[in-house]
Amino acid sequence: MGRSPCCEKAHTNKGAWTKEEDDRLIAHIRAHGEGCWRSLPKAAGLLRCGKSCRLRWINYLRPDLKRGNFTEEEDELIIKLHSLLGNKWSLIAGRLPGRTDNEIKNYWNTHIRRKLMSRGIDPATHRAINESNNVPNVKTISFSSSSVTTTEETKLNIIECKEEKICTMNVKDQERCPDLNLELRISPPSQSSSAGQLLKRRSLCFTCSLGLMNSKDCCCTYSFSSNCSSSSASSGSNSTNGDIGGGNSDFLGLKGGLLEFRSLEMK
DNA sequence: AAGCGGTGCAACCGCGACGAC
DNA sequence: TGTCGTCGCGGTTGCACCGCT
Repeated sequence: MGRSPCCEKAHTNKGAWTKEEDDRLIAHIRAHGEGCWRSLPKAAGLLRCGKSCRLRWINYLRPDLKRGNFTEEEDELIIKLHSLLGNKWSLIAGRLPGRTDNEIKNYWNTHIRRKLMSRGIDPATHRAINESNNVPNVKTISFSSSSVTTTEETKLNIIECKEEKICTMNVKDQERCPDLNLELRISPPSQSSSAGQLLKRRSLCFTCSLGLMNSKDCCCTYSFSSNCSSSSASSGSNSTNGDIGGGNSDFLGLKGGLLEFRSLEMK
């Protein structure tokens, strides 16, 4: 079954928006509010598709947008949220007032990835690059807590079945850090990690997994004095937010408690 | 001054989710 | 319950800008 195009492409403009188009869009939304994106272009007298209008409004024209450079605090917050949520840019954006998912996505790809790499952290896994390399052929799925939604559980089950691989959930991890970064590792039994590697991963607290080794917020049992002190660990002194829910801070507004995933859905 | 490569960002595209019928 | 239309998300692309040679 084919999908009908979202708009009549033959009669729509593409590319950069002109000032006049912006003005028309702003005026229309001020008068009628957001929504009905499909019919908006015609109503506003714009030769654009609804999607294009929505994107332009959300990413550029919205009055509550905060333009300008990201602060150091925003940087760290994005990193933490990404380690928790992955590429869920809209959820991350929901925690950064005035920032859009597109903006954060771009910023991640252009700045933060490089920043983490320079710290010796794999931006995809938030683990030390050396450690990531030592665990071949392992799929890591992170989810936030036992309060993970049914949908998320379903997804995990589907993945489990599709991969036809053994899933193991480390219950001890859940007990130690009930609120974050619990991992479902999927790997062939023959490639299960060595005891030493397993110990290292088990003992990696959230703060350290962000590359903030030796931070005051570190609560892991594994010492980084030998392995990680060389990977710009001193940057951990910049950490102000602490670990999620496990420390004294109120990261994500979840003081000391379980992370309620739904609470992140701001939209 | 021109050419070139790297970077940043706005915009597009395809697909999944969801609601209406 | 299934189909269809719309919306929203995440990945990708294209282009302008900038610095270097």
